[in-house]
Amino acid sequence: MTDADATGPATVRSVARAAGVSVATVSRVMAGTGVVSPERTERVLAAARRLGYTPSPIARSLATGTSRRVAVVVPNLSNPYFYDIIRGIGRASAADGYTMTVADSMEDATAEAALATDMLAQADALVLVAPRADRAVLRELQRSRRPVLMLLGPRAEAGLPDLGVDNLGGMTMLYRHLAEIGHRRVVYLSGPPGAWQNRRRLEAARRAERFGVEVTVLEAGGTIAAGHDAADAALTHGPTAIACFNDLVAFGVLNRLTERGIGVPTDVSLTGFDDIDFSAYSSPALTTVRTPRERLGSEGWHTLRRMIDGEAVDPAPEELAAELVVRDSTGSVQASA
Amino acid sequence: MTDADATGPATVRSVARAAGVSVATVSRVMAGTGVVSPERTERVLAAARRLGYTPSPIARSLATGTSRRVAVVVPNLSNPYFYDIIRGIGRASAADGYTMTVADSMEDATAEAALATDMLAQADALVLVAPRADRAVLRELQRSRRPVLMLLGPRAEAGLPDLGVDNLGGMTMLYRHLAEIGHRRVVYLSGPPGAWQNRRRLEAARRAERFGVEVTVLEAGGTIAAGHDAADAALTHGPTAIACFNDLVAFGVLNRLTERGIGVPTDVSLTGFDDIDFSAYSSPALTTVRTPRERLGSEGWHTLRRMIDGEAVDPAPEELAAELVVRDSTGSVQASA
DNA sequence: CTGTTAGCGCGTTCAT
DNA sequence: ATGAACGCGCTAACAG
Repeated sequence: MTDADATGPATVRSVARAAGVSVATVSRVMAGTGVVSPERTERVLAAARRLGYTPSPIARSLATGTSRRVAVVVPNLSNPYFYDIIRGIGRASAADGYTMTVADSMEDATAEAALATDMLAQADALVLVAPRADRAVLRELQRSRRPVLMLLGPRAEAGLPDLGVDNLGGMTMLYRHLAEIGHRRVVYLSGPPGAWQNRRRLEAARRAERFGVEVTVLEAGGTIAAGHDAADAALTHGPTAIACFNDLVAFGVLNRLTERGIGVPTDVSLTGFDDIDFSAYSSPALTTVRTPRERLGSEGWHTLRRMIDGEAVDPAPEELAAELVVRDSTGSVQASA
Repeated sequence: MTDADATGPATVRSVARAAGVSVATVSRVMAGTGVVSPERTERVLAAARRLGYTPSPIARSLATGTSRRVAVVVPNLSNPYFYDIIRGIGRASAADGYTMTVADSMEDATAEAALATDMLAQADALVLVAPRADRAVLRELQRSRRPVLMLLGPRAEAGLPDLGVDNLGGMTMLYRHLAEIGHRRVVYLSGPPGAWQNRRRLEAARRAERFGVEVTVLEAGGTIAAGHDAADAALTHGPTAIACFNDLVAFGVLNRLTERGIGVPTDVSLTGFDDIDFSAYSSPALTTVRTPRERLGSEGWHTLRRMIDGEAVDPAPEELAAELVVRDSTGSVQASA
């Protein structure tokens, strides 16, 4: 129907010709920059509509040197934890008129570094979620002219701004809670060794001694299957409570416990970390720590946005507070005696 | 340290000058196109490395008219179901040297249409996952010069190639299974009315009569909370089994049933749909239908890739087979009498 | 095999 | 307020 098809996609030029104005005028109207008389503005708009014209974002990027795009690199798109963060970034940035590009490094530090560099070349800024790369690589990224932000990063000396959650405080709340209801011997099932998150959560185990709880650390992992497989070993130490790296692991443990006919919390108490959706609906509902995942993404975007706008941002790591959520998987230790 | 900083980012030009060759040679070396003598190739590579040069993907896109980027629009980044699909697309396309851009329409059909058009302008192709837009919009998209593919689309007359899963067959397998173990009265908790998926799964309810099972349909939704809230109403109809739109809903029901002291499968059997990770680990483990989510993404990419390469693709809807997974949440009806 | 040159589609001075 | 002309960084003919 339209006469656009004949000459291929419409461009500033074709619109200018159709509207009887110069390309500069078309550019000004479409970009909303400069001042154009109402009458000509209308003519341009009409021609654009008629030709089905949309300015090419690519050409625009080349001309302006900016793409209004954020790149995000995550270690693993399978993890619900990460995509809550991604959603936070996506929505907050979309509200500012930015588009988000996501890439998955598949837990490979080398691939991560390559992706990061690559994506950064096509975007105005980069968010590295839970980076696996070592500090040298991170420092290299820092030397880029483009803003780079870490979320859940190593929390130290990388030079890049880093926003995380208070793993130490959150985990400590959990131990304190257990101590208060009489637990003295707990087993902590730790997460994947590569994860920075894991370090801080482990630290809390040492501090738990202050509350009089003795924590035995066992390696597990970060998945349901890992929890399931680690449960028997945990029981070997005769704990009154099992604390897990995250909710997924806790569900794996719960499953194994149920298989063996061990009651939660009557025989042993159980805690998770993250408060994923499911945790309120398991039987028993899981005591855990809520972590502001989507907010991590949105706040991260906002500081990144400030960096894009040229503001100086303090690279000191920041941490969002975690919140204890007590449900039914933890009970006082007397009841189990 | 390097001498790149003084003149800003390196370009073909600066590298050409540093290597003592022409820009064309640099371009050929960097893009791996054309033939350049080994000696000069080395000189260019050395200069590029020294200046920290990386070709600008944006300029390259403008020059070639192709970006090697796929755009993906999903209704809701919160849904694990969609994430698996996205991961499938991401990995398959990455293997072909493409990057993926993801946008979230937040279940808004209008936003979806706008996003789709917008993203398509910045990519070589578009994947619409579970589109909410009506057929007119979809048909409009079809008129684009760029390849567009639907995943889990309306499965008819949209003109766009559409790849989905066999919802009807999968759901039917579930009813047949229930019939075989003696169930005659089942309640089906249906999903969100807007989802195309829901329609086909509903259809199966009518066909279930062939197996002698009478299905009462109740509206629920697609979340754990929806299942939890619909459970009481379902029980009202005195079913021996409750079939759910998806696994999430089933878990919500399971939770409510447990609260009320109703045994699964002793008092009532329960089925889900999707086979999400968790389903193997609930107590009891959930009988469900496995749907090849990641494969949906990867296969989708492969046909899209063929379209990008100019091959003609049959727009007839295709469906990937679903697979029945019998676990512990369904039992023979005699046992419950 | 190599270099020169003309765009890709747009923003942006600089005149007018 | 408007238009002409140049440049963003790169690729793709076309000569040589």
